[in-house]
Amino acid sequence: MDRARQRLETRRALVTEARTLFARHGYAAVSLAQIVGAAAVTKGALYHHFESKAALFHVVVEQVQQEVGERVAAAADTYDDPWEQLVAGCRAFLAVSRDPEVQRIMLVDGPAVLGWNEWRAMDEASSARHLTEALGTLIEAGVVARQPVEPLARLLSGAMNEAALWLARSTDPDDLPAVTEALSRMLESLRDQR
Amino acid sequence: MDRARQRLETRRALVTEARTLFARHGYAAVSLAQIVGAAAVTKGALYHHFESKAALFHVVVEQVQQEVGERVAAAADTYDDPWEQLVAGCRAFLAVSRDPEVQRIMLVDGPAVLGWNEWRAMDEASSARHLTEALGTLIEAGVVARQPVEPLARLLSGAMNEAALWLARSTDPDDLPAVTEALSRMLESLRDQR
DNA sequence: CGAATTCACATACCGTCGGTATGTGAAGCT
DNA sequence: AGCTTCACATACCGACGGTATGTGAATTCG
Repeated sequence: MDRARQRLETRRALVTEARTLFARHGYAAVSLAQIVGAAAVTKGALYHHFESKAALFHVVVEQVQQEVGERVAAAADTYDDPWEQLVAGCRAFLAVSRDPEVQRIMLVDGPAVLGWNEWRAMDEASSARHLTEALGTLIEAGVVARQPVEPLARLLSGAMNEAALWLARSTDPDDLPAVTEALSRMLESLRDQR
Repeated sequence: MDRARQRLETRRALVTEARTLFARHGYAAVSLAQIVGAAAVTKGALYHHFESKAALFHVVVEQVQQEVGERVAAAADTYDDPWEQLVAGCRAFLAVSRDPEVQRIMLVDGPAVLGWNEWRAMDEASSARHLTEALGTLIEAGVVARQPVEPLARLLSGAMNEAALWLARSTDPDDLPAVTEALSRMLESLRDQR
């Protein structure tokens, strides 16, 4: 059997199984023994591919964030108007982030395990970047009042992260439209009323 | 020496030292040996007062959140007008939450260690409750457009949490006024424009 | 006022965890 | 064919969270 192929296959199995377990039980509650057991390899294999448990988790977070970023971008790209792209992107983020798997890994354990600085850098590299860019475009076009982009993007990003966590726990089916409505109101208020 | 008094003193020392260490190094990086060493007691004492490491952390989080809640309420209470109370409370929260000690314990490790549900309940019991109440009052008074309070409070709470984390890392001194400005704009847009 | 009891810890120990050092056998190269 | 590489497997370690038991001073009771 081809060696390079086998290597990739082992690595893929480790990341996939780790992702499932981390999502289900949380980072701290998952042992390396469980992960290598699920991936049908040994701890030696894991440490041949990753230098620590946190490094493996880092790769998992990267994968989740990239997927979220892609789905947000895809939703935005179905529109041509920059404003509609922003709204669609925000709603897509809210929808994707309701997935409990995404939540635990990306929003809860991510910052605590990797440190907020590192987590933030990864967030910026994936989904948050789209938000910043979209807002910048809208400000340039005069649709949104001229103001520093970074703080605004941070506020909105935090609002949506929290909203997603809250939504996933909510039992009332009316909560989703209610949040969407509140978010839309918030976005709408950004439009320059000159 | 009085026994009850000694008991309280030991417990207080454990909570205080644990808080300092958790804030400085994060929950996972602090061992019970370090905590009991700093408090000048033994592990037996710790487990006589708390049933687990997480239970001790829970008490620490409770303490931090209560302090934050009190300071937010105090800032709001310097005003009579409900709207000004809201704005003052939000700004106070932003100021208090910039403290790295508050951040790591309350915003980063809290949800990951205790679980988001439990963390959320504690948050609601302390500072978030004030936000919800203030918004409710304003809606009742017709200052803010009539809408479900919960989603709105969640969005604002998340926005401020994230902003505080971002601010604490920022090096640019202009970032604080920039965020305050963006937040004010966001709050202002809530006012009913009928 | 002394014996009995309670209680606030201290001591000693355990299983499990993340991490490491070393062994091994098949695949690739010469 | 034989040497080398490399992708793991095996065996082991110190440290950690947690527990079971011991102990001595403070309190209670007859």
